[in-house]
Amino acid sequence: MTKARAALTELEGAILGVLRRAPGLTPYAVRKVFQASRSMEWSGSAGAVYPAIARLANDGMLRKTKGGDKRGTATYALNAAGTRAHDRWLSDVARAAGPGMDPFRTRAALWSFLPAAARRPLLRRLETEIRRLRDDTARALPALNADDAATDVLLLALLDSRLIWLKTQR
Amino acid sequence: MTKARAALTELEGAILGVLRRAPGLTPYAVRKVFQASRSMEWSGSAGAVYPAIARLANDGMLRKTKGGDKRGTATYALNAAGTRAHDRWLSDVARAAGPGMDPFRTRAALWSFLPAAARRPLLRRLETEIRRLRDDTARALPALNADDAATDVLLLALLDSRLIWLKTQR
DNA sequence: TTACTCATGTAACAAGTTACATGATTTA
DNA sequence: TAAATCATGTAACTTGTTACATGAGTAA
Repeated sequence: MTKARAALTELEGAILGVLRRAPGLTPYAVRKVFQASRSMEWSGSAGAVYPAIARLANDGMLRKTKGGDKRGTATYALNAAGTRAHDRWLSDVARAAGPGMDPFRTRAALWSFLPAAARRPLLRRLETEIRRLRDDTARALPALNADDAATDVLLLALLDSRLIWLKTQR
Repeated sequence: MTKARAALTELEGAILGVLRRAPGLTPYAVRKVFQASRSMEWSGSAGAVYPAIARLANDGMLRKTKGGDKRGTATYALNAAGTRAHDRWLSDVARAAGPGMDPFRTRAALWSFLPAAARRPLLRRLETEIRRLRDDTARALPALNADDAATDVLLLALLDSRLIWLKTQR
């Protein structure tokens, strides 16, 4: 416990973030948050979340509380060390400012290789799909508190920039 | 060779993209492209690029041409099967429209947990760093051809949306 | 009781990372 | 020739994925 620890991965930081906003969630509930999220690329797969939480607990960042039922369901919350580690992760300017991984951006420069007969309908389907995501996001936005909104505002801006770019390609 | 192949990973698709635009690069040159790229999260590490190119060649998507020098330097280019696979990767609407992984977006909703004394200078440093990236990108833009520009235009829009969001946080 | 969902976890695999080993080529 | 850089590759490790196994709780 509390061994020297390199740095939190993005997923670990995100998990701590979920637990920081909603202390006392079970791992299963954390998975649900990831699965419900529109803006996270992670699938919230069991094989990622359970080991990550076990790791964080083992490294002394999470307090584990056993539930009383037969299932032995445990809930987790950040302790002081976990909060410090998460603050450090939040304050990593170099990583926070990084470009990230955008599958649309990765492909954008390459669609010109497709023959026009394939490219044009593809760009139309992309526009349809992205507008759908955009409208879903925009519809959910008014119901959110300021913090939840931050993520979605940024996602909305990303989707809008894709739509604008697609317009220039016609 | 040419075994049943699930789907290209993002890195494999990006590597094929590099080789499609510049056929006949060596793996080392492909790595340089990744390392020089402002918009890719990948490090272009040897342990990722060499195995990926070997995999793609082995699956019959790349033509390998041995150079004449002592080093045995080989160059690679897409063949017909590689082009087909890459076209399929480019046409994957569900993946292309996905939100991707944005370290800024992941953290944005969580910075409110930091005490104001830490949050305010952090947001300032973030703004400085992102503006630097933004200006570097904008400066490089005029020299690029339309295809290279696509990636950078989208990156620029992303960085601008972060700056706009940061302004709302003051 | 049967079937569905809740919930935890592991196993096999995939694909990235850093660090290292090795040798060729170029430049001071 | 000595040092730096070019270039290829592998090994050990990390951490994600899907698929499966297992069993508890709930509703028909």
